[in-house]
Amino acid sequence: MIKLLLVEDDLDLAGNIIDYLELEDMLCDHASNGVAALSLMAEGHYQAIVLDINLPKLDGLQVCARARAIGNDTPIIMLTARDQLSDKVAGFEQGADDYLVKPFAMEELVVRVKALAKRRSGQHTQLSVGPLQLDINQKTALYGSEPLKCSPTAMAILEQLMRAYPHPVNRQSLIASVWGEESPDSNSLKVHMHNLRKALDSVGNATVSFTANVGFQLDVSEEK
Amino acid sequence: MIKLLLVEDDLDLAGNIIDYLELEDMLCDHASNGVAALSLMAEGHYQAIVLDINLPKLDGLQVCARARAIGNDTPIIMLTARDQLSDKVAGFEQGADDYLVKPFAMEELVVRVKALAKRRSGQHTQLSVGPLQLDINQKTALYGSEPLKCSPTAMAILEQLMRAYPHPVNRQSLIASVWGEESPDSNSLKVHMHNLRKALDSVGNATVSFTANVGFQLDVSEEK
DNA sequence: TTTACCGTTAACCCGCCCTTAACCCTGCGC
DNA sequence: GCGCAGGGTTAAGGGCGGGTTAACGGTAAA
Repeated sequence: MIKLLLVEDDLDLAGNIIDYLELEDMLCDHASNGVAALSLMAEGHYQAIVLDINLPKLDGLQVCARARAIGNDTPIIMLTARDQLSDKVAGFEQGADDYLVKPFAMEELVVRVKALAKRRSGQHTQLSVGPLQLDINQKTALYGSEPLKCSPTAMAILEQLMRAYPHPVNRQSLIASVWGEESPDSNSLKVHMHNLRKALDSVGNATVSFTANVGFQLDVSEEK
Repeated sequence: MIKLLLVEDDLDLAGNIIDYLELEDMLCDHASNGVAALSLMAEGHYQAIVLDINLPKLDGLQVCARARAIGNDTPIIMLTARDQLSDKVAGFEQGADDYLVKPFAMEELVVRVKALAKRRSGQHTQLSVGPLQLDINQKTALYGSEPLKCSPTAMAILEQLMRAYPHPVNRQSLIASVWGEESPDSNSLKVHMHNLRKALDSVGNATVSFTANVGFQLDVSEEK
């Protein structure tokens, strides 16, 4: 769920944008002037900001500059009716990340917002297989809504299994992708695999099966 | 968001001023006599004070003098119906920063308040996360209305955590943004983090949690 | 000069996690 | 039936790193 701030003084347009973005599953706060925008930015933590340049009280360029000055580096998309190069330059100089000229297609706004929000949050770091979900950035795994308690190594193994799903991963490449060149001398994989299985057992019915001469494979039973 | 104190015994006028200032996105506390004004000044941390001279109990000049005497240097704008040079002089002698003669245009009050608040605090440097508030210029932190007693370094750490909220901050970038290039050789972060946590504990239920391989994260419980 | 505060450092505790080793169990070939 | 190979299981050891505390030195205010 992307959470963003729309700063737009044209209430009709703002309403349209909000409606559209909500269809795209984005949560949208709204400010209609620059001052309000700044205080919302200080409070809410947005993944992106859509900022009109023509605003009462404090125009978009100033808002942008002010935000950057106090260390807020949330991605900002500027909106304006003017298609002047100098405007674009000014916008980017104040620290904007993107620029959109009115009138624009809603689809384009959506695409750009998603691109920016994604870039900021470290791009697509969610893996999911059935009810299993893994966030690589936060190093957290979920089974449904239940957190999966397991060590970093176990999670690395799980990541490989989920990437390969539904195919098996052979032992060699599993070791290679978890440990790199330096694989431990002994039977670490066995132990970590055991821990991972215990963790999976305790939280739901996902298992790791082994087939000789083939490798390990993630199994997620169909019924929840 | 500018937070200021209005001291005015004429309730009609006070209401008008408050309404107008709120449109300008300023938060406005109100006192109708000098004694109340002084106790509010001692508690809340205002960025400016609008102070009528004619007040019951303690007149504006006395309030101003008293405030300065106890070391409060919040910018003060005096309001009065009299347009006498001697009054102005007296006001400035007591430590006022500006002077406005009734009747005045609301716009003028707004401009002057903003100018003073800005001069004093540099510019908008408020961070807030839930009940936590941090003024970077004044180097003060509040939990609700309770001041958070902590050292400059602890506050710098808190600032980073609040900027990142609700995301975690990894150890490296935390050290980098607090100390810059020259990080201390030893475990200063641990100690400062400890102090920050103690300070947060003593004042409300905000905590800093740590997750291995991820980093530190500010937690603010939902209920106030 | 004294006091208080602050940042740094060091020493120690403790928990988590990786590794290792020892042992169990199963399947397969001799 | 026996031995071996290889995965499965369990427990012990040790290291890394955060948490806690106290002491030291410097600096600014009283």
